[in-house]
Amino acid sequence: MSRPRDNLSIGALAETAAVNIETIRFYQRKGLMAEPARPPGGIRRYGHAELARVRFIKSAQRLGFSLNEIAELLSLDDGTHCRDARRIAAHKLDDMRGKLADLRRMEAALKRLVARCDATHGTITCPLIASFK
Amino acid sequence: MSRPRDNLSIGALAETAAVNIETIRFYQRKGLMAEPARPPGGIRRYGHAELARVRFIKSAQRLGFSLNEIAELLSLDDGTHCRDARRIAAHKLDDMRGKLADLRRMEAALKRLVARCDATHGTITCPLIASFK
DNA sequence: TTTACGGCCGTACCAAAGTACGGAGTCAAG
DNA sequence: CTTGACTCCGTACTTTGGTACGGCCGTAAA
Repeated sequence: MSRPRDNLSIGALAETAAVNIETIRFYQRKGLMAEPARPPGGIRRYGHAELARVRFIKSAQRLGFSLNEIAELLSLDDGTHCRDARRIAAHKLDDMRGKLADLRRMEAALKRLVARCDATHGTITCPLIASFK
Repeated sequence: MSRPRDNLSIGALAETAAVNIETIRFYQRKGLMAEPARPPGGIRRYGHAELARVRFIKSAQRLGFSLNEIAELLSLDDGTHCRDARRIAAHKLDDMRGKLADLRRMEAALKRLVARCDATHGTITCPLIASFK
């Protein structure tokens, strides 16, 4: 069942995932993704597992997780430490709810600011800046 | 109208604003806040303008602005660039909405994971990770 | 007045997350 | 069978947002 794009070089993988080649290597060095075995003296090939992994890392990063946290998140995926995984996941969930709350506040604040900027159009003090004072 | 806390040393300012002294100096070096003139050979004093400025920077950081973006926002505070400030804020708002959506998906996934860990006590594949594949 | 606490200043260092580079080796097309 | 594009690997450099350090000096309390 391997799809057409399942025999990628590192360059092709990087391009498909829209990251720099060096970023892939960096993630490998960091242990965030495995390096596929290389046929002796040959070139490594990457498939959609690796592509998914890179995309996962990038998604999680956008959500404000550090690479270390992402490593922890990935460690939940082994299926053999469900209790530990639950604990870590619950902790992350708390985290995430905090971040959600922050983001919602940020969104509301920004929305108000943008609206006020639209409304006041040419006053002396920008409400965006005044609002922090 | 100057309040009691209007004659702060840098240390007191830092403490009041709950940041490191070095952080204040760093912001000064970066041009994010002015250094009050020092009475020749003397010690600088800070008032609530400076306190407000530090708090502004910290607030804006929590809203996801980088120090460079904050500098840009501050440079627009002359009353004539409200439209530019609006543009920057609107852009951030977009950012933030994307993040909110992602985070909500992730929260849902984690909640399911925790529930399933509670329920199955066995080996499953992390739905959080699966959700990105 | 002495002494200690803190401010001033410059420089150096830190962690995170890459990015760049150079000298190999490999592989496919012409 | 050579050339050019790409991989591999190690090392070094970069940016962001700070922190730490050390020598000098001012100010305030004992």
